[in-house]
Amino acid sequence: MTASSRPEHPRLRRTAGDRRAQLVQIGLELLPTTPVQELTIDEVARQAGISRSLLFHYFANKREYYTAVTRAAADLMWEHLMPSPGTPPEEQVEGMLDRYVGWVETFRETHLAFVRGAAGGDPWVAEVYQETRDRLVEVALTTLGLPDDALRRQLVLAWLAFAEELVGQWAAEPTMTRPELLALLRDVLARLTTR
Amino acid sequence: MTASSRPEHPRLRRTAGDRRAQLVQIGLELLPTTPVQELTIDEVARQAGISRSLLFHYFANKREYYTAVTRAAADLMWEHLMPSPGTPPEEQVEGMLDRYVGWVETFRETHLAFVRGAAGGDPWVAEVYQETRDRLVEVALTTLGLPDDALRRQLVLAWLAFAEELVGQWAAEPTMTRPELLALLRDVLARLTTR
DNA sequence: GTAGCTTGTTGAGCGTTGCTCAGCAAGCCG
DNA sequence: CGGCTTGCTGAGCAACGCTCAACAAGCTAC
Repeated sequence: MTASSRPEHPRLRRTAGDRRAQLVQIGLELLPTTPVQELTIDEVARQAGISRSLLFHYFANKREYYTAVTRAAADLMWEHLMPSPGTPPEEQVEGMLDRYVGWVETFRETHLAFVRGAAGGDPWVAEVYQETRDRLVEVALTTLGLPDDALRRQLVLAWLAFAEELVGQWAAEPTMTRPELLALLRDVLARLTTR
Repeated sequence: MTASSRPEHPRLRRTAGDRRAQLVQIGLELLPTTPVQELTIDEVARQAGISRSLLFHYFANKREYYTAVTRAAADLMWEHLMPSPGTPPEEQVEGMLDRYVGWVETFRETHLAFVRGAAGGDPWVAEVYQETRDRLVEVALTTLGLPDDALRRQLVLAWLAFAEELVGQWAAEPTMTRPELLALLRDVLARLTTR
């Protein structure tokens, strides 16, 4: 095949920022089909239309690459969850819960892949997700007007795990109405933090 | 080094069962230090004093090996949690909770590594753990005398995630007494399943 | 325009890891 | 001793992460 020896794209040169963003974007698109850590450099480079070597020009090693992808995924969710400025504090947790359920409903596969990748194996990836969870706990405690002690933090973290699991299951097989789900999550959180 | 060319153990021949058990055992011992999926065949074979090839005589591929290791870990926990026969039903959940906390207290690192490996990436490993969780949910529902419908199952599964996270955190930084922890877990489960 | 610089980009190649396969040899039977 | 079963090995391949020297695209300066 002589055609393959003459590349269709005649060598396109991008700025460093563009290329980095493109590579991370490709990683994000591959997330639902592949556990982060199993992304192969070959595959990513192929989809980007570049050589393997170039990826190592932007990321020192594979781990640095997929933690960047994980961080991008975490940031996407975080931005979606954050309340629009000006929302009164007592409505903020309510709204975030609602948006979280919506997020899982829309991106179930991707989100599950993200959570799994974050929970599993690699400490570097786990840390990225833990940061997001810590930030969520902090927002929850402050907007609920609760003191930020170790006990409450543990309870809210555990409640997060509860919510994640329940919403994930519910999205796959709705066993109650959406408002019921939201009310249940809110109730459990309230009971846990105000005992 | 001519010494290395003359092996100290002059070629020991084991039965198939022995060898399999030994290899799984080595995997179990490596669990706390290494995510299951990152166990290298080389390392395991080296510790067993055999060639890489032999491992593939017993396990078709790497995945089959580390799912076997994961299943062994799950079985160990399951056997530890199961109530001794003859225990009255109303005490069974109580006892299992107590033993679960004890299990995490004793094997915190290994157990966390196991849960993480099970949650993370590989679907085959995840399935092994999900089986254990499903069995736990079933035991919980039957001994509590509750109907086994989809809703309750989801709630108990989510509660398991809650308990896992809370106990894990608590073992690292005890924010309450052990009886308080047990009571809290029992309360949350009761409130969830009887609403 | 062309010389020269910066820097995005590549290809060849190395070490490790998962996996295969042909065949050796330990221990048992006749 | 010969032959059989089967635990076991070593050489070797393909895929992967990663390195390195060098090419070349596109800008600026004269």
